[in-house]
Amino acid sequence: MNNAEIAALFWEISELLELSGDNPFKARAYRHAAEKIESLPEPLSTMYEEGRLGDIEGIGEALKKKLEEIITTGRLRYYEDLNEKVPRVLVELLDIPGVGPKTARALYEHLHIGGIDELEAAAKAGRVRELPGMGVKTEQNILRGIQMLRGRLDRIPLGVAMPIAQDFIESIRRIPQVLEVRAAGSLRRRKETIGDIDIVAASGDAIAVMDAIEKLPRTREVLSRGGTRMVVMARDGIKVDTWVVGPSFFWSALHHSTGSKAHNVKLRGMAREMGLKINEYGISREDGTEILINREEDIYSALGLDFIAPELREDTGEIEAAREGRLPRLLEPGDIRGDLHMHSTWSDGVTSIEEMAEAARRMGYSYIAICDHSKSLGVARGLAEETLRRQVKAIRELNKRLTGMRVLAGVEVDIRRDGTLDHPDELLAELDIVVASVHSGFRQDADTMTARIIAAMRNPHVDIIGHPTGRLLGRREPYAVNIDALIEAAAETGTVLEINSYPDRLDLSDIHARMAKERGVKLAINTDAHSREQLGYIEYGVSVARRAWLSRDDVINAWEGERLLKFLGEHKH
DNA sequence: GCCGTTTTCGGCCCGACTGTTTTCAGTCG
Repeated sequence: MNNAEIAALFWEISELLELSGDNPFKARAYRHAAEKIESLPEPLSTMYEEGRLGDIEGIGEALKKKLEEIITTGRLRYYEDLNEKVPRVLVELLDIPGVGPKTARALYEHLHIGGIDELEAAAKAGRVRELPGMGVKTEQNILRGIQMLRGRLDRIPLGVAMPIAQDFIESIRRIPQVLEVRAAGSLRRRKETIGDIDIVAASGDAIAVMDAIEKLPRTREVLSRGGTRMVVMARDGIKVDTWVVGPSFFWSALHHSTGSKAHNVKLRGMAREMGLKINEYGISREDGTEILINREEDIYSALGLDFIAPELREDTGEIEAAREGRLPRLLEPGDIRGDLHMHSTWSDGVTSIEEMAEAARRMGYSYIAICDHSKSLGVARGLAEETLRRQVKAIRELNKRLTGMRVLAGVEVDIRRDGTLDHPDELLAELDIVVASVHSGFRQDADTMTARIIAAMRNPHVDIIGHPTGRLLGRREPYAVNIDALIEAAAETGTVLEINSYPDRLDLSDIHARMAKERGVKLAINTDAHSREQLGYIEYGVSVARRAWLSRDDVINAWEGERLLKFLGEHKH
């Protein structure tokens, strides 16, 4: 089992424990451990081999033993026993929004439900309202919850959610009573996928603001509404959770609502040890007096911490780093000097090289690389060798006419199934930059795929591996590949790994990019743009980089042109 | 089940909203 699978197992154990009415803190311990494991920057099996399982926060003696059992035998007796004790249907019922362990158990015990369909029938027959503590409203709520579960969207890629959220926020900004409004939640943390859109607004008149939100064209249905919080379903099928607070509470509310939950929990634990109490309205001392919060920074400084950027707030070491003053100076969008992977009308792009160069110049870049596909990729009109030679010539000519912009002649060369490249070495040697990517044979086993990509890295002309895991968010799993071995090989050969900024790729992911940085591997944040507009995708790649703790020095296209060219000339060893 | 410059036992973030209750339990984030 890999880390994600083990995390899912622990998550399920925590649900089973909640359902069985065991000590709730035990369930929480499993959930906490699951979250830690999910964001671990290296495989548990490696940590086990090196005897470092106990170093993970939230893993004590008992969980360490269980991890050892999973890693050595591939199964866990404790889970199997627990799973037999708790009826399967209870776990199923937990998926219904609004149904927790208590409700699930009550429904099961009184109605002898065998599944969600049977619960729906019982609710429609008016049998749920007869249970103790439940009424007609609860019954309706359960029916609505079942509908929501059936129509539920998976988490949405950041690049899809962002424009919808911005539109919603702009609409709220135009409500006259609104003084300030911002995105919060996972959107503000720039997670690769978003569950719902969180917004915080400041206003002295929450009722007026909420009335206006109810009437927005994008609002389909109000799910709940109180004095400070309102949840609506937008027409796009995305839930929008808006907090409306008085202006003096804005920064505290924004911070609270930005999360992550794990980050907040740890901050509150720290505050408690210092005799302080944090909630969404501010920080108070034991004697009840309030600490004034005029900016988000004030919250951190009250706790003796450097300011932590939203992208880092996942409780993966950022709080400790902030305490010790060793947070990285994160990459800024304005640090990007160029884009090293884009296509043109020569292959499957829709914008000419010259127009791409002009668009890039307007973005403040000083260089770009044209990396069209190679001949094997027929569907993308990959370039034959002779055509690529002509393209190189055309680019050299173009550069003579350009000022303040350098176009690098490159290629996105296919890594064939056997690890050889789609163009001969002598042609690659003529290019300024070579990106090598996998576009076929996705089903190869992990050993084959890993060896295939590493073979490409060993080619002295290959500068960058493009979209190294091949995943498409919500559509295609990454290829089976040993990412650990890839990073090791990248470090050894001096090969750069790409952070592909295409909204449904974001590949490498934040976690893997952070792993790469920790081993000294350099990264390139590229858009893979097929049109001039798509050059704007760079913001998503920068978000991944920030979540991966990257600084300017880690990202080769944040370097001045001269440093980049020198690097490209000599980085392979 | 975890964890400890207050503790190896006794804590474990904190509040909003809903619904069914007459003061609170359950769920959610």
